[in-house]
Amino acid sequence: MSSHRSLCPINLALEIIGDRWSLLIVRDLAFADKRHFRELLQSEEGISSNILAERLARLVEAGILSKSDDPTHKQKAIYSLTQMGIELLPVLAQIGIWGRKHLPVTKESGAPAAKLEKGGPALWKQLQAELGKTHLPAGETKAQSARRPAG
Amino acid sequence: MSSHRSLCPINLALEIIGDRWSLLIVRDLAFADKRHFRELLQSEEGISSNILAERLARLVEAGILSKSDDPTHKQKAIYSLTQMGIELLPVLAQIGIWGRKHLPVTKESGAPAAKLEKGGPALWKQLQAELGKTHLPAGETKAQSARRPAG
DNA sequence: ATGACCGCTTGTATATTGCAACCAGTTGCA
DNA sequence: TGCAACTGGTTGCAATATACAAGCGGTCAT
Repeated sequence: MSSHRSLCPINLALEIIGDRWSLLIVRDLAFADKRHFRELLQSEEGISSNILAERLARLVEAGILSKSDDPTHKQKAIYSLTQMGIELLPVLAQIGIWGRKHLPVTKESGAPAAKLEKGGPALWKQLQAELGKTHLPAGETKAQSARRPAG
Repeated sequence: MSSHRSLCPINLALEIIGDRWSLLIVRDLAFADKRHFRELLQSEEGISSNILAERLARLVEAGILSKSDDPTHKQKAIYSLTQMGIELLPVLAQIGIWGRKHLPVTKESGAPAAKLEKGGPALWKQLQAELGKTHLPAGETKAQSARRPAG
């Protein structure tokens, strides 16, 4: 996918995460603490294994996730959010807030989104910092924001 | 679309806007002031007419857009954002901010997103208020909307 | 050694998308 | 009146993506 439909940042983002599964995978990594293939396969929405495999590969290639070996099991892979992935949290939050407000969400299913709305950006940053600790290689913090206004 | 994969607000939202075109249509309505089919067809990304037609119908049915007659032309339809659609602006903003930061955006193509980031939620609310004036039926504000007083 | 578990892959059927051509009605202009 | 340009879409077809179920070689604890 090296040719883009346009260079609009919204379009470029949608070319990666513009489907019905990618953000749910990020959600499960960020909020449900799922790190293994078989865990992610148990998503509430019932993703198929081939779709999950393809999306994980895509998200890794895009730089949103990273894949590493689990030292306790030679066949297990650990999927982690990268800094780029962690920074999708405000996107997830706004989508959740919008969905809770306008779509047929039950009280329980909307509770996490309600929390995100009440806490606001301050809470999001706090959550991002925690995700950094559990997902990023030791030593890397969210401080290193490398801008890339390339052309 | 009456059966949902889950009641998670993020999932419910993605069932509607989780594709590569829907949010671009909302973007063009919100930022490029495109209101007619043929205008939207000229999107920078080159959407096909059948896809555009299907998405417009879907977004109208979902309550994100509304469709009305253009008094100046019997065949023209005017597409407008509803309050629900206007409230997608923070979602668009966060996606744009994320895309500008992490994807190969040029300085020009990233300028609107940069503005949205710099202005922050205060700017978004201001933009939403302006969209309300041009897209919502007269009298309806961003607060709870009742039916128009009289015709 | 054996059965559960690991991240996938492989069919196969169906749904979605992309592309180009086309349509009937409307409008402005001559 | 005639006609070209324009209106919001449809239609047919090929390519691609998705869903579902089954299976695969290897690993691990017992």
